[in-house]
Amino acid sequence: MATGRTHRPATRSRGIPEATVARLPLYLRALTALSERSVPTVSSEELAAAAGVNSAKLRKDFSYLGSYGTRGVGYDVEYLVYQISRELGLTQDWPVVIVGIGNLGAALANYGGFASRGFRVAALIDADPAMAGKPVAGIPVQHSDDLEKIIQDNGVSIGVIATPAGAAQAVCDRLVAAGVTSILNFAPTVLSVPDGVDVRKVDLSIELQILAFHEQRKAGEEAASDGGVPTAAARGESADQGPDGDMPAVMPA
Amino acid sequence: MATGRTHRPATRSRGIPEATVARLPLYLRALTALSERSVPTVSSEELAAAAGVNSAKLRKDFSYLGSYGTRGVGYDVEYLVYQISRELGLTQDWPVVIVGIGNLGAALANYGGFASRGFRVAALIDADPAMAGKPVAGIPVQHSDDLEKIIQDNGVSIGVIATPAGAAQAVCDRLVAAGVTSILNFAPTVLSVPDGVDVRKVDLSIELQILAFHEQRKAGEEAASDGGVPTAAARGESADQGPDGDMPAVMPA
DNA sequence: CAGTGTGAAATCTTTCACAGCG
DNA sequence: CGCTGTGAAAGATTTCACACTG
Repeated sequence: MATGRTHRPATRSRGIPEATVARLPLYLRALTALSERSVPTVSSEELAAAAGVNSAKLRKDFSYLGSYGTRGVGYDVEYLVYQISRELGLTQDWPVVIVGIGNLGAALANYGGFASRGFRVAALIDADPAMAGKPVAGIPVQHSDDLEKIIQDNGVSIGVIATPAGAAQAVCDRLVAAGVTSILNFAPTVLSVPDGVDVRKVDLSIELQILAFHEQRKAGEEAASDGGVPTAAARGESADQGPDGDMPAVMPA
Repeated sequence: MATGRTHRPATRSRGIPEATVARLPLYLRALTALSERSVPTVSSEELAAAAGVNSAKLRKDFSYLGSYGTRGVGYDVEYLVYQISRELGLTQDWPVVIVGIGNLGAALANYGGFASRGFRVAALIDADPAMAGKPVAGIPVQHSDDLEKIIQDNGVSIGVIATPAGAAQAVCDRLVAAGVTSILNFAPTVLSVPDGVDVRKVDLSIELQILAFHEQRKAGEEAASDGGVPTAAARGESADQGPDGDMPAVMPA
């Protein structure tokens, strides 16, 4: 399993680098906040600070989208919100199904960040018959027997898998067979999918392990430096946020 | 806000590239599965397939750790599990606190992937007095008034924030003041922290937006290419998985 | 003259391809 | 002989620094 291919030819979708695409949602969130405060324009410096990146990177990112700023002034907030939304495809409606309605699935169903973007939770699906009919976040849970029909009736192309690891691949196969071409996977498994299907993975324990690695490193350096003071701020590591260190890892077709 | 600094000195902790560190947990998971099936050795090709990466990358990654393989044979599973665990700092116990026990916090508390690695949920903290004392995943929820004491009594250095966005920065500040130096943030906000503190972010809506971008692109290309054959393999790309890039994403109640 | 847009340089990451070891 | 380990090439991303414009 695992896709057979050897590597990926740098799927730079249009001309926009993956790294840039991964940051657009970040900018969009910061811009939305500014928009709500009725701020009319921002400079690259200000917006970069709000998004947690540096300004050179931000300007470079925007340069892939076009020239949407005004020299000497900055960017028009509303205009930029629109341009980025369009670029990300958020001006259209994306019906999404969530499969696996445990604590995590319920948390996802309740997450407000969907509707506010172009996402709509079209259905919640679970394999437990006892869940069927129960409303979660105001949406009745449906049984997985009807998965294919639900996907087709709602024209769903994005699926979220929040099942236990053991069920993930089977659910994935059914979603793909039913027409889903993008999957967000929360199960701790490597999913195998045909070409043309995108998978992104979110893995809680992996994130913690990466933190542990750096944490361990800090402890070591501390000891190495001076005597005690386990106070933080020991070494100048700084903190970047966001998709930093590692990188994206998924790809399109 | 947003951390003041301009960027981050490429925290290549020892000699291990960030991109490699981000993949070690992936290898570890695959190796653990092999170990459970009592498989004694694996080749880079097999392990790479199981982890969803290509073998050249895997070999290069391992080369940063040392020469743990045997030419002509492969890698000893148990030995590699140990080496990677040690490198990631998982041979020691990491007490973790989760702040914000909504659906997401509960999902995290119940997540089995923690205990199996070196993580131990030392405490669950919530601001709602009504939650206090209630057991979640067998652990009684404590009120946030006692946050500092809990951190100190348990020697916690890693904190997980699963609160609503509005509360995240305040919680973060208290965690840091109490001695936490690594934070996993599920709230959709850019946290501002002093140097020396690591923050990793997981944001569900960002992941979906990235998928939407590629999904939109697919729709366009399909129409553009030829008439039919929506069979995969259209464009030659494949699906890589893993922490890719940036990462992550989820949200709170 | 403040602040964008962008070539060019510096870095980091991935991939190739093969020498060499068990 | 098979498979690891790794220089070197190729590619992607980030950062610099400054010309240029509103």
